[in-house]
Amino acid sequence: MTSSNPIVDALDAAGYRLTGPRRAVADLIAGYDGHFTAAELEAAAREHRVGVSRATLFRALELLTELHVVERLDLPGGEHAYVPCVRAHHHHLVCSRCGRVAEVEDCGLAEIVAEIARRSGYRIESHRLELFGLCRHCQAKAAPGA
Amino acid sequence: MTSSNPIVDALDAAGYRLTGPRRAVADLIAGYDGHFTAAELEAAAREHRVGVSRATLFRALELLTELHVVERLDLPGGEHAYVPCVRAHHHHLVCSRCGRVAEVEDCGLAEIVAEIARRSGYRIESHRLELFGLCRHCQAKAAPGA
DNA sequence: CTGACTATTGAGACCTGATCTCGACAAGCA
DNA sequence: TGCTTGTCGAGATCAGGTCTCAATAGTCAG
Ligand SMILES: [Zn+2]
Ligand SMILES: [Zn+2]
Ligand SMILES: [Zn+2]
Ligand SMILES: [Zn+2]
Repeated sequence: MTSSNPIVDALDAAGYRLTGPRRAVADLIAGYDGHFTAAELEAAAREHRVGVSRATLFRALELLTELHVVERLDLPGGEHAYVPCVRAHHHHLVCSRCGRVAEVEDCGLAEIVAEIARRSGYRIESHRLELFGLCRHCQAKAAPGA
Repeated sequence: MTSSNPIVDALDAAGYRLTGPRRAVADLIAGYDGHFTAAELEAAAREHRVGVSRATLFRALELLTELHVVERLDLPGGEHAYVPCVRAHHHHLVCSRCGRVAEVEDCGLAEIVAEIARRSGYRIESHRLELFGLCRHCQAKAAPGA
């Protein structure tokens, strides 16, 4: 298989060069279905013997964030994490135990935002909703007897 | 006037010592009605000739955040800012030009969150909604001819 | 009011996360 | 194949924040 990595595709479509480090980072990221930190990604790169310098890794994250194939999360504790992502506007539901992330569409939030704009007089340009909780799997593990 | 600073009151009510540095930080924070960064607060302290070390300043911010009289915001650009705050659960509407912050109550969000929980199977424990836009004042300045 | 007890402070080392600089390198194209 | 120029790596540097530990100062019992 010639990778068929959507992250690589996005890079290509946007006209960026498909370099070794970028492919490596894209492949590593595609392997996550929860969030990951820059440090974890760095460790994973080292473990897989792919040479990616710190600077390049952050450059790749920045680039992918601009292309909306990765998004940066602010966890409740204040840490930053990244999440592989679809391009459309949506929000994230993060399991605070295992880090698994579910994508959530707006489902009615837009109306609320409009109402807030009306009441406050602000012109609202963007919003961010982050939800934290326990995924089904972690609920089961957390309350085995209940 | 004996200050009557609600931040100081909160500290007192929670049983913390009312020290000089803490009062100074509380007074500085009470002076903001928009958000401020730790660096700005540090500069303000220096300017007002109140001696508060960096460590103490951050310790105070942490403490006040725990007491819910200050909240930490994650701005779209990734910077962290702090906002003087009321204790009840609510969200922030931030002017991306002048930094002015309006408090927004849930107004229907709880239902949406419940719906998301139902669909996803996650048990949602907390959420964070941040809204960014232009306040009325900055709208006027931004589009004077329109 | 005084002294003691302990929370709090300050100075500075340190840490993590991220950005910048700049010469070397290589992807993409003719 | 050979250029052109985008990208890379190494390491300095920065920002935001935490930690250590001896010194200081609230608070309160006496
Ligand atoms: Zn997403
Ligand atoms: Zn989970
Ligand atoms: Zn608030
Ligand atoms: Zn404004």
